This record gives sequence, C-alpha cells and structure tokens, in this order.
Amino acid sequence: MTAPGADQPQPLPLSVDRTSPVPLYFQLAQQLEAAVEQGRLAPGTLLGNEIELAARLGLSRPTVRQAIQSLVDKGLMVRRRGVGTQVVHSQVRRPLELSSLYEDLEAAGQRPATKVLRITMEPATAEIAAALGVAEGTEVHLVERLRYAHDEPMALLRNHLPPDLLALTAQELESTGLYRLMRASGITLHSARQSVGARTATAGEGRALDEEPGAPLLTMERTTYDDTGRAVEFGSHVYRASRYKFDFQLLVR
Amino acid sequence: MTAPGADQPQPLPLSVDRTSPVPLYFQLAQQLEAAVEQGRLAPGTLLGNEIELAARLGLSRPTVRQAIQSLVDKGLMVRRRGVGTQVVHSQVRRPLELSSLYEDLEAAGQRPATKVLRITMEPATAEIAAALGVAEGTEVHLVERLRYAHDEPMALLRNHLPPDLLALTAQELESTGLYRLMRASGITLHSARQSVGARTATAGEGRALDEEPGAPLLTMERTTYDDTGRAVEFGSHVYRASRYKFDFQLLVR
DNA sequence: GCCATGGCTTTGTCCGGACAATCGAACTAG
DNA sequence: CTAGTTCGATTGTCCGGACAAAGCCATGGC
Repeated sequence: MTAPGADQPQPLPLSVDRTSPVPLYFQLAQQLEAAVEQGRLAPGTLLGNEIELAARLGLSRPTVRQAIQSLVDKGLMVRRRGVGTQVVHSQVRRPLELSSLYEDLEAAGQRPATKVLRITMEPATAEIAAALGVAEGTEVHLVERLRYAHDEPMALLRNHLPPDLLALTAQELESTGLYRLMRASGITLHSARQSVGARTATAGEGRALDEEPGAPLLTMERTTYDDTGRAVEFGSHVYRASRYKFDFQLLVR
Repeated sequence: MTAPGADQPQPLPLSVDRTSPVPLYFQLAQQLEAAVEQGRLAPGTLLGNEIELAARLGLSRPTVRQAIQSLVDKGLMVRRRGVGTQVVHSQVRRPLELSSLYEDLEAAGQRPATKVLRITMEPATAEIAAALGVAEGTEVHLVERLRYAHDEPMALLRNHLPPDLLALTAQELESTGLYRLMRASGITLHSARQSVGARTATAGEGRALDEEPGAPLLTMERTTYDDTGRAVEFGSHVYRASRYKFDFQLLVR
C-alpha cells in the first residue's frame, strides 16, 4: 500500500487555529462533523490513521483522539482496532435531547404559540411533593398552558415548579418555552425522568384540544433536575395523538 | 484547609490490579460507580482532586481523568473547574438503552413469555422497503409475536427483517428476545430511530390483547441499524396503554 | 487447495509533565 | 461594613512518547 489516504483523493481540507480560544480538539471535531454532514466524508470512508492525521495538522495524537472520540460518542463514527476509524452509514441525527416542545416545534418551522390558561400557586399534593422533593402542602407554582402549532392546538401542558426558583409571568411564557426561561435565569439543566403513556381524552381535554372525548392522547410525565440534583420542574402533559409523535434516535451504550 | 479529604473520613478503599487485563481506568470507574450505587459516596460529596487521587492509586492523572470522565458521561458526576468533581444528587438510573421489551421485562422480574403468531416471508411494501433499504417487493422476513408478562398479554409485536441476515425459528423466538438472537449471531447493534405515538385499538388488536375495541394503545415504530449502517430490523408494535409505559431517563448533551 | 503462522497496520491504554482557565475564598482598601 | 482584588485550588487542554492488543493479509507449509 503506497498511498495511505487512497480512500479520499482530496485529503479533506482540515486546519486548526491556535490563536482561537476554542479548544483544538473541538475545532477538529466540528470540521469533521461538518464534513460528514455535507457528505464530503462519505459513509464507510476510512479516516486515515490518527498518527498521520495528527502530523498533518501539527497536533498530538491525544488531541486528535479526543476529537474523534467525541464523534464516536455521538454515533457518527466507529473505531476498529487494526482497521481504522470509519464514518458510519446510517442517518444518525440527534439522540434525544432534553428539549422543550417549544424548541422542537420552532426548529421544525411549525410556528409555535402558547396560551397561558392558569398561573398560580397551589399546595403540593403528595405526588407532586414527592417529585419536586418538597414537603406535602408546600405552596408551589402551577402553570397550565395550551400549545399551538400552525394555529392548531397541539398539547395541554401542566407544570409544577418549586417556589423561590423563578419568577414566571404569563407574558414571558407566551413568547418562549419554559426551559429557555430556566436556562436564562442561570439554571443548569442536567437530566430528566420521563414516562410516556397513552389514554383517552376527558371531556375537558377534548374541548381544549379540539378532539372528541374518548380520542386517544399521548401522555408524558417528566421531572427535570439541575446539576445539583434538585428537581426544578414536574410536568404532566397530554398531546393529541392525531397530531403528535415522539420521534427520536438512540445509540447503543 | 489542612485535610483535603475532609469530606470523607474514610478515604474510600480504592485499588487497582495491574495484572488484570481489565483497563485500569475501567477498574477505577467500576469501583467509583459501585461506591455511588451503594451510597458509600454520598450525593454532593467532593471526590478530592485528581492529582492526589492518582498519586494515592499509583496511577497517572490522564488515567484517573478517563475513569471520572466515563462517569460524568453517564451522568453520575459533575465536574466544575476550580471546585472539583462531585457526585450528582438525583436518582440517575439508565439513560434509555437500546433494549428489547423482553430484556426490560426480564430485568424487572416480570416473567416475560412470547407466543409466535406468524413467521413467514413476504414481499416488502414501499414503507418497509424504505425502512430496510431494500427494493420494493423484495421478500423479507415477517414475524408477529404476542408478548406476555405474568401471563397477561402486554404487546403485539410485528417485525420485518431483511433476508440473508438471520435464520429465525419459532422455538428460539419464544424463549428469548429478538435482539439477543441478533447479537448472538454476530450482529453489532448500533443505533435506532424510534417513533412513539398512540391510537385506539382495532377489533383484532382488542381480541389479541384482551382490551375493548377503541381502547387506547401505545404505538412504537423502530428501525434498528448495525454498526455498518445497514438496517437490520423494522418493528411496528402496539402496547396496552393500561399496562405499559415507556419509562426512561435522559441527560443534557 | 486449505490452513496455520507471522508480520504489518491501526487503535487501545498508560505515563509524566506543562500551562491555561475558572471558581471560591480570603484579604485589602475605601 | 462593603466592594474590589488577589491568590490558591482544581479542572481543562495539550504535548510527546511507549508498549500492548487486535485485525488483516500475505506467505509458506501441508
């Protein structure tokens, strides 16, 4: 084998900027990811060995490995000892982020809108107190919203939040999503426990969502935690099954 | 601050075996994970700085960092520059693995059982051909199964598989899950695209699942890919909403 | 023709060190 | 007493090197 990079006639224009504050491994990872995204690195392509790649870029092997590893973690590439690193074939997109419905709709160009139905304080029931980690009967925020996409009702959202966390106004809630408000006020979202099920609509839900009573609904309950382990939100939502599906990608651990 | 390990009076018994073929970073990660699991490392505990930890174990800092990083990736710990690494509070369990229903039920001690309803070859419809990446009309495997837990019907599973992948027998399918059979025959599962929705039961589904027609059902469609990017399975499943929920944890990227 | 062996390539693991960036707390000046 | 500053602690990034383990292929023996 004379030409090691025989798989890619044009060796792919890669470069790093050492004056940038962006870490070198991250710069490289971004360029590789973009190349995969744009098809400049075809699925199945061998990436060429790490040592040579490092030499070509003037980087050390650990730095190059760190970049490649981050792409492997994202599911974009596969490494095989003795073989090399190759771009994975399938259409991997995003492995289920912790995103709000609002952001999902916005990203899909669905013109999301929100109508705030209620925004009060209420004593926590046993279930909600347990989810939020507060004493039963503690006054907690309650927000009830109706979410629209293209002017059609999509979902009925009920959220409970612990007190002293955030000041919520109807105006803010109608112009953006709850998670964005939380992040903006300095809360670092970390993880969430979700439960997705189905049931039929009550009469009230039917009216709100423009469905017949007895129509199938998708339900989701979610407790979200910040990076200190504190529960920051408990949501109990129903979606119109005729208009909404959870769509996501997952990777093998 | 005189005692750097003031957070943990007993410095936690950690040790590595250099004669073992198990990587050192992995040994350390396992021990730390076990300590978190068993509560010997309380939530919020500072882990003590990496350099000292490395010295104590006779390891280098990169090795210790690799161990800790793997736990951070799992969501068990949080690192903060200038502060340290601490055990996260919340009850993180598993961030949604690519697991089969069979394995989930088995792990939960639910006595799963399977009844194979059909196992044939069929020409692929347009939808199935697209999902599996074969030509429309190609003969593909079709497997229909009824899954029980505690002798109660739980879900109706329809799977399509490309030809020349696997030899399926009803006997094997009744004694274990499909994914386990795939793994056993050398297929490396890599990722899957899922879509979860809801609808009402047809008369036939009602009979099979012991539900009224019109009862709410959870639906899931899933296309699974191996590490070469080849689609290895397309599943179209319905679950009894009265008996089943998707329950999972997710982490912020 | 077939199988085992050995060598080559490539990634996996590990080391020891260096400096930068960030956080929190103690300290100092007003 | 308060606000700004400095400083120590800790993780983040990066380097260069070394050897081990695994996969692939060609060679050679049967």
